[in-house]
Amino acid sequence: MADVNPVLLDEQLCFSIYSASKKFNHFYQSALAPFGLTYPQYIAMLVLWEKAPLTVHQLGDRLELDSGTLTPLLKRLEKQGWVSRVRSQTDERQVLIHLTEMATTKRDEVYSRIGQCQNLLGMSGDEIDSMMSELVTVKEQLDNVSHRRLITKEVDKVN
Amino acid sequence: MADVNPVLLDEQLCFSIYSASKKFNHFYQSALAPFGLTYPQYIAMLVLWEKAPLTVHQLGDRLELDSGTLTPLLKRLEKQGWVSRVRSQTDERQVLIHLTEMATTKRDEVYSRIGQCQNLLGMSGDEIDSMMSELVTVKEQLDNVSHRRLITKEVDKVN
DNA sequence: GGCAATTTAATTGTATACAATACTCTGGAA
DNA sequence: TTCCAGAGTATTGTATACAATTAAATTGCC
Repeated sequence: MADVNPVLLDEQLCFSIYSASKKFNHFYQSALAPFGLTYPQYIAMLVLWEKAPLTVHQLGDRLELDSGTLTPLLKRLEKQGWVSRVRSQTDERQVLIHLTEMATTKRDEVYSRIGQCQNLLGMSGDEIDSMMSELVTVKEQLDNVSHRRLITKEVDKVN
Repeated sequence: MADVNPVLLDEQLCFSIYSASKKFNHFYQSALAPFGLTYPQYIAMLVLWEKAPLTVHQLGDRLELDSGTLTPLLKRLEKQGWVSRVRSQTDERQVLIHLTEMATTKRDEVYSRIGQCQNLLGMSGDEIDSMMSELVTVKEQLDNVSHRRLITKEVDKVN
């Protein structure tokens, strides 16, 4: 136990990101209150507005969520009238998520609302771009480490 | 509906942060597998290792979590032997969270493990500092907007 | 053509998050 | 002293997340 340094919460990038993520979550939940959408429901709708219909799997690829999360989320979106879930005719394993007429109609209202609320944040495009590119780097590192399974293998090997 | 611009998932800072937060979560969950700690349990332990005992409220202030989340989380930490939950003698409304002997003993092991795993990420201190200071700015903006309740008031006023 | 391996969703079980509510305790005002 | 507003924690209900398993459909390979 020679190389031990204290780990302080306030110095942890992970906590900054975790905390920011929760704040964004609340921000959009409030912003979208008129539409009754949660943040995860909202990002699902964003993807569908870009390109519907999509299978659960395709949607999950974009959102980095699996069917364990998406199935109940999509059932709630269906109950609230945003999407319909239809078994594919050509491959009955798949479920296609279609937009309803209501979702198509309300798309621009949501886009507009989001645009207005984001303006309140007063962040320039450059600030946002710079931050996002740094986040890409971090995420790539995290993916690399997980993918190479370094965490459980290489660290243990050292000990 | 004049000012409508499409909202694309890949251009959303919120999604970059949301996604990074989930990846960090997995990273630490793997890193801490030998100790059986989840990420939220780990950050709770970090705070307690800095300064225990703390009341549920004090811990919640640091972690930005309320008793609805912390009470069950702390019960699980207690069941696994990391903390003890003790009603304060001087104010019976409060519950003090103490470290167990096991937690004190294992602290440096966890610190060391975290240090090693973080090294695998290959991020310089400067990179981390720069990112964290940008995140502070974003979080302040989000706090301001929520606090001033701009989302539901000022935007609606415009319409 | 038949069947094992794979793919796709759904389900189950555990652990966060958080709003809203309930409950108990404390300190102060009448 | 009694009463009550407020503080601190727990509980309830809803909605994510995700690992692991299940079940059904499809594909590949012989």
